[in-house]
Amino acid sequence: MRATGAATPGSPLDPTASVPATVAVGGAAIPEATVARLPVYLRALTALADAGTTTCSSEELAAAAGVNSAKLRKDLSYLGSYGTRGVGYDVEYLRYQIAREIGVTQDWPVVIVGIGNLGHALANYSGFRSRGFRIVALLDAAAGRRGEEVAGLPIRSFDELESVVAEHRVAIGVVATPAAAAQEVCDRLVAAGVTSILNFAPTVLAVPEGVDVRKVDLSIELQILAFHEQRKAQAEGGAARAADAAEVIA
Amino acid sequence: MRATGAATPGSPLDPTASVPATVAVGGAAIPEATVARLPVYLRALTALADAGTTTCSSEELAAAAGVNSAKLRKDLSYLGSYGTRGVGYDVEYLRYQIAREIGVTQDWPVVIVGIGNLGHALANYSGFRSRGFRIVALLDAAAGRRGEEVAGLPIRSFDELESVVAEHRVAIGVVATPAAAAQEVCDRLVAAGVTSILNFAPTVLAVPEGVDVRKVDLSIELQILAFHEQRKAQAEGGAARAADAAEVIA
DNA sequence: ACCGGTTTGTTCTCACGTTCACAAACTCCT
DNA sequence: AGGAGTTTGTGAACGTGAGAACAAACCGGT
Repeated sequence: MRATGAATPGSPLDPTASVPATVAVGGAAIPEATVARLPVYLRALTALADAGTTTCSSEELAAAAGVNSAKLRKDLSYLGSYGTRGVGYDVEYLRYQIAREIGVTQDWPVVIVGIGNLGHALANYSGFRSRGFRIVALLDAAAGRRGEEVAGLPIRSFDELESVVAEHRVAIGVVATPAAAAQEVCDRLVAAGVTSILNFAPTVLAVPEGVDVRKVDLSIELQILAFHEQRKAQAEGGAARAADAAEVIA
Repeated sequence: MRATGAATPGSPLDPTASVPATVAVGGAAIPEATVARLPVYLRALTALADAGTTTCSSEELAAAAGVNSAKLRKDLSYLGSYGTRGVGYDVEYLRYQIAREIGVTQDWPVVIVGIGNLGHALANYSGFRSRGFRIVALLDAAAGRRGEEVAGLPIRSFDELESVVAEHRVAIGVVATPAAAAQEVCDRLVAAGVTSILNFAPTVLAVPEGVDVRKVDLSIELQILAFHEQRKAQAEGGAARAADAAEVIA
């Protein structure tokens, strides 16, 4: 099993995952941590372009993306030399280069499996379509919701998975089922030819070599916040009442 | 601004973020990467307990959590010596210890701001309550939805934010608004006393020192998958057609 | 009581990621 | 044309995380 790490991380890096470190094939090797930040830069550039900015420095862009400017420059240097010394970056040009590198200049067909509350929200999320992703089918096991329209698409039977994937050449699947069903759904997605999976179910998915899995886990994120929150509270009531020093960097 | 990093990752590490590396105060320092994995272990242990398992080895638990066993043991060693050599870990005991370390043995009141499709799904997500988080209020700016009940809670005016936070001593806020409103909502949450924010809006939030922000960004996750998918496709059609070697570790 | 088998906790090494600092290169002004 | 100022791209140092390997410790049987 391989999983795209991020510390992400990362998420932040992806907490669980054996990280392949760098990704290379035709082009140069791009560190996984950099890959995870490229979409952030892309979004920041789009915002700048919408605001009418035509040129920006690494300092400005870094501020908009919430990262260190040196890190930004190093990240961009993996893609090539798209800036001009003494001037900065052309917003539109850099935006296109990053979009091309990520692959969002083309159209990615996506299937969503599991149309509960979350699947419903995902189907309606406008951020997908505007960023190169096109939802081609909504699948659900429950016969009750069959045929119901969500975001302009009918909910279809899970049995149609194979035909949908084949017809639209779907490479990316989204799993939004309950945890109990996730592994089985995942297996069938992989068997049908899907090679990238975005998993919202609170489970660790096992997949064969060559298939990428990324996990989005809402309660884990909250638990990480709770951990830090507890530490803050301990520091507050702790022996020294050390003002604002909720954390000590060791 | 400080943000809980996570190589992540996870995003995996959180892609954007200056990482504080380790967290310490009263107890020992715990690496940020370890903190991000603790909830995963907790979930795996709960699954084992539900299956009737009373004892497990680091190998078994690591498999259930999808990590290397050496990494698991090292992670657990930061919390203390809760295992028995030659035997393994007592599932229930370890589960409690991790839960206590994370802070989910206590109850965390949470407010959700922005009750659109996503906020709706979050309000209905059962995984929160079962893991020590209690949603105390749903807030939305739109007057139209005022009073409507979602998951047993009425949608209240955003103006009630301050009183709700004060009354329930809320430390954690969830932002599920459109991107344009996110920063303003964030500012008011912080001003009201919230010190941890889970952000679903596709924006970088600026917060003062001492406030933690974690970001969950759906389209970024898809873009990372698209990047790898594109690389796979390039490898496929590339010069050597190098079988399954979609990635070359440099 | 002792010995073999098992599993944890920890040390050590290596690779990755971040940041600093600076040379190269470009623009603008004189 | 030349120089001052600015900004990129990159080399090097540092800190963190991952994984292998091993010693310490525990159990059970004889």
